[in-house]
Amino acid sequence: MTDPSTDERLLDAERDIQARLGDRPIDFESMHAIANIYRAASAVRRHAERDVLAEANLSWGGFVILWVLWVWDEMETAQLAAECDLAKGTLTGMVSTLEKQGLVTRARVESDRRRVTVALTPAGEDLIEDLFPRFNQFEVRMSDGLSTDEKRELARLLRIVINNATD
Amino acid sequence: MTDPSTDERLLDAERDIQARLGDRPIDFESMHAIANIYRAASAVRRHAERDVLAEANLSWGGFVILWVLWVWDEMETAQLAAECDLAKGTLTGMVSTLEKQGLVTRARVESDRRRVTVALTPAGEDLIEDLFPRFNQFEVRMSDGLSTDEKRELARLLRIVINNATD
DNA sequence: CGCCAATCGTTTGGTACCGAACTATTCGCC
DNA sequence: GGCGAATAGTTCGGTACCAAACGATTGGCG
Repeated sequence: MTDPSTDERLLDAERDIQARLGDRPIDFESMHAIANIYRAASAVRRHAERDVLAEANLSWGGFVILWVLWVWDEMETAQLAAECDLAKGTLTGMVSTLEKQGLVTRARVESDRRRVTVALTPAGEDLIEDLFPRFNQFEVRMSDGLSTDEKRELARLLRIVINNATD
Repeated sequence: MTDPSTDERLLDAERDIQARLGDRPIDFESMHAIANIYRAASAVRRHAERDVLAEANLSWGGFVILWVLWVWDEMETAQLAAECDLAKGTLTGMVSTLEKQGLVTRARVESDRRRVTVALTPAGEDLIEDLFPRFNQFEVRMSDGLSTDEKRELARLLRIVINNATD
């Protein structure tokens, strides 16, 4: 995917595609931008789960949950799901596994017994406190070759896409 | 996630994190860049699967497989997996579902009977030919608000990350 | 009060996805 | 030529993830 010939192959492919579609115009800039987002995300995730998260037996999603709880303390399920960018049904399951691992606890809200809050256990706190700096170092490695300005620019451009995709 | 108060909350959180970690320095630019990649990718994927792909009963991954086969014609499994950025075991399953849907076919290579090639059926060809322009329009919507240069820049910055994550 | 609608979280059914173990075929070396 | 190592794909066990249906609780309006 990253060998020099790939670019040429891609350009050939672009010509083929355009030829095959004839009149209908294709926006290749949008195409490459969006495609690369997905490819980067899965590559980064796989790498993180193998390198940094595996020893803690954590998935990317599990790590994010711990991190959000660490930063914003105890949270209600719905809010936590939104912050972690997960469907609430998904969150239920993942919180259950984290609970089994002794990293978080659930508690019913007394004033409204439909609601449930999730919070880190001391073990969960220890883990994320140890893990987060190493995860951040991993993020630094992943963005190696980007200047600070470029990292900021990347984050900014992505925020625009996120807004477009969140309605 | 996108309301004006989020930025302030994030900055507060950054201060909290840094305070809690004391000496160990955290690179927030890398953090935001990498985090946004993942968030953008899942938002875009969800959106695509609901909007464009649902009617064709296709997952993101399934669409990518069809697209790659459309562009590069018949391919061997391993090469296809690499191009689609999927584990080969994953590909086996997804090709099987596409096969059930009548969109692709498998064929053993005569000269080396370990190998298998996958190719589009006419139905698969029709589908991708119809779907791809609409998918591209979706990609245009997702990158709305970005100039052509910014789209190119986004793709370029992401390629750097992809390289870092692919070793 | 009492019931109906709204609102939580959980359950369910299904796919996608991974890594590792497995199977079948081919290749290299004696 | 035959046998062990390499290689291609599939199978297996497990998690993550979603959307839709469900069950429990609460709040509002009569």
